[in-house]
Amino acid sequence: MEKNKKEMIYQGTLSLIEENYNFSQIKVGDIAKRANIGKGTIYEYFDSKDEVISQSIAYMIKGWVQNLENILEENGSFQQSYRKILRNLFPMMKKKHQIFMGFMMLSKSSDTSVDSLHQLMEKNNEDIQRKILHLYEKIVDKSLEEGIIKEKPEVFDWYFAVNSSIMCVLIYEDQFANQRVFSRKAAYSQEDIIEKAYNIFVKLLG
Amino acid sequence: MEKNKKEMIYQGTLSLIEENYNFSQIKVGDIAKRANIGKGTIYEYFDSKDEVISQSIAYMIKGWVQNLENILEENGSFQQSYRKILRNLFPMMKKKHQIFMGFMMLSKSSDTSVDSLHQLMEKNNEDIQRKILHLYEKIVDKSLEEGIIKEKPEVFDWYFAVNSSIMCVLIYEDQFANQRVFSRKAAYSQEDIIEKAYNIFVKLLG
Amino acid sequence: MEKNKKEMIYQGTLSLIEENYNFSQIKVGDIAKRANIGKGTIYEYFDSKDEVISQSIAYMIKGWVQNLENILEENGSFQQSYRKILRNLFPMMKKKHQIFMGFMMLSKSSDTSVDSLHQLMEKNNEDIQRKILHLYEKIVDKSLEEGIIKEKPEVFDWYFAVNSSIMCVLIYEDQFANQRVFSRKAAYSQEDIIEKAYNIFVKLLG
Amino acid sequence: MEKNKKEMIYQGTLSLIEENYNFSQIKVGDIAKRANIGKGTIYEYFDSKDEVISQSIAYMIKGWVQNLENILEENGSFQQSYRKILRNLFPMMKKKHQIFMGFMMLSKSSDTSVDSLHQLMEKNNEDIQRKILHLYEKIVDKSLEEGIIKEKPEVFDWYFAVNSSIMCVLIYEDQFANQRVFSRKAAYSQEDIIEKAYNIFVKLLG
DNA sequence: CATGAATGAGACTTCATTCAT
DNA sequence: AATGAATGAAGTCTCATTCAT
Repeated sequence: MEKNKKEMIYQGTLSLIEENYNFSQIKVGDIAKRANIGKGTIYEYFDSKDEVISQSIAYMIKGWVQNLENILEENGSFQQSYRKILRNLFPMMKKKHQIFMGFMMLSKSSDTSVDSLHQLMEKNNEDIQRKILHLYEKIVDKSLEEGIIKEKPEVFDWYFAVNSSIMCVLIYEDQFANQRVFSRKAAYSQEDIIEKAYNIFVKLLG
Repeated sequence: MEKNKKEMIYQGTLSLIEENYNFSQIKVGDIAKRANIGKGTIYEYFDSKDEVISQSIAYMIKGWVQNLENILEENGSFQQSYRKILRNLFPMMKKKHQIFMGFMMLSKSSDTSVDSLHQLMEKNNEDIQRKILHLYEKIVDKSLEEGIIKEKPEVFDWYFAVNSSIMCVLIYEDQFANQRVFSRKAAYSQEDIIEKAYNIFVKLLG
Repeated sequence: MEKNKKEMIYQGTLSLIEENYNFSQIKVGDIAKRANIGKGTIYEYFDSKDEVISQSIAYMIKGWVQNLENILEENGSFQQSYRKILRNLFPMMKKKHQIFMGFMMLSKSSDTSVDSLHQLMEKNNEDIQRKILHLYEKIVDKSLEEGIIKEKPEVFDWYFAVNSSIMCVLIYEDQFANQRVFSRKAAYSQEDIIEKAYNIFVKLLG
Repeated sequence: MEKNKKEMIYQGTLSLIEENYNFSQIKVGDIAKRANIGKGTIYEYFDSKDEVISQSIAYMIKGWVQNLENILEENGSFQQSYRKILRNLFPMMKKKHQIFMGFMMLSKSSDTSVDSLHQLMEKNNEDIQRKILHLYEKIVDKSLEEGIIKEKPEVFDWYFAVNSSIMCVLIYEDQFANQRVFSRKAAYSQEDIIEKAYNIFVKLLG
């Protein structure tokens, strides 16, 4: 039952985050309402509002990363797997691109304005970022096994290559798909971008 | 005199941001203290705290971008100019890497938790991001003139290439120089990284 | 319990008003202190300070008017009832003569300087003023039943007659009993004034 | 010149009051703007904002009362003069009925929410109220001279009679002409009301 | 004399957290 | 275990007043 309540609180918090509430706008009362529980109950499971938020985000990200790792475990060639991973980035972007981009770049938490949230995230961040690094390494290793790349370079280099490849998708979504600065949407289909991103990986490591 | 006061407020705000205060932690009173003026004076020049912060950040970023553009105007080959630009990223990173990375990626504002700050930044963001795009294009054009790259590709492609190259420096600084996730600092000197970053630009566009 | 807290807030507010605090002088903190509750609690029951004040006044006036109407329902002749009503005006005047006079004259709220208080009072005013008009009509109707007056005139005329009669008491109290402008207190007993006021009613309508 | 500036300040303040700004809403800056002078200049002529407002109101009321007294000095019968006085109440009501009614009733200042305004008004009030009493007495004396009334009663009685007569006009304007509580405007012309008011004077003193 | 930029005391209001039920 | 009424610390912003020019 305890696990159930925590889960409900996570869901409530994430539903607010996904609706683009900024962290400091989120009230404990809102979370309680979303989770269909009393405000006081939250404090039975978390020490503070900041704990709730930082752990909720960690919960979300870990789910995402796990998702992507599962894809690698499935049968199929590297090319298929990696393309599927890239394809799966799109729906994640929709949910909360800033947080997502921030984490995928292993950036310090992308939004750290809430008072002590910053420090709390630091701890969670390390854990999350290690998981992401692990995912990246698995990607690289699989491509090695299949001979897509010849040789495993230094950690920084392979990390940077995967990161750039993924950034290709994220940046396109963030900038072009939303027609933000660039005056008109570059006419690429989703599969075009995945193609580009895949090629960048190969170009940088091949 | 008015310009002077605004300037003082900017400096005060930025000094707080540079000390890693999170935006929502910054109090109007703190800014006033740093600027050596009365609290009320701030409201003579800005409509709200959020205005102060968002405009201060815009002021900082515009200064940075201007700085980098000036380097391009100086005499010297593309290689010299671009390496100098990359070299200049290091001190900027020191100041406030999250904000800086966020903007250089043209990401939506990297930290938008403060209530209406989000909306205020949106307007400033567009302006800033246009400036950054302009800088990137200038870089690409100069490399074209000198024949470093043969042909100017689509906007997304050249934007992505410059961005990746710059990210190389930023990520190294953010992750490795601070020994964050990667257990030990990859043994690269600053000039090594600049070399890497330069090569990425050439590799992706050459 | 909720009713209880609101009641406490009303009492606290009215105790301040009765001590001749002007509305804009009253601080939320003062009200809380008087009501023996926390400042924040007030905002659980009211939306703003102005709401507190305007509703407190409405609460007070409605109580007064109800009081007077109850007197009419009691057994006894018109003369007895009406004199009792007039007699009951004295203690009310003591409490807050300006507010009381203002309302009994159906004047727009007598003190409306507090920012949005004005608008809030307008709504309450209409309700209160309707109640007062109702009281006045009941007075007139009872005097008709007993043949004290022969005929019910136009609404303005009977309204004005009752108003004048009541004003007689109020003005005496306001001016003479407090020796304000008139250099020495006119030597009338309370019962003398009631006699005068009663006669004015008869003179104007009889 | 000094007189001129004070005059300008009065005019500025009154223009704000006439536009139904509540006293506590009026800012010193607004007054300065209306008077076309600097904010600081106001403090050359008045000690505080409250002084400005209370003296401005006193200035307005004294003007009104003087006006009415002048009418009595003109040639013509009592009936003509008094009706003219009553007729002149209408435009005054338009300007600021609450203040006007308050003063004509010799009520303590009708709006006393501004902090120390209350005490300041007290001093001015006495002066104004003495002037009003003087006006009332002149009215009564003129009616005596012409034999409209036979005998001068006690001060309270003649004061109350004139007051009621004037109230007749004011209340009609305040309530009926603005269709406030009374559902439809009683169908009286302005001259009808003046007739009523005149008759009340005669009825109560004749 | 006149000004208006600068000031800072002080008020309202919010909201995370507590705790009696 | 669960609640939500109560709390009060703390922050933003206003505006009367001052004073250097």
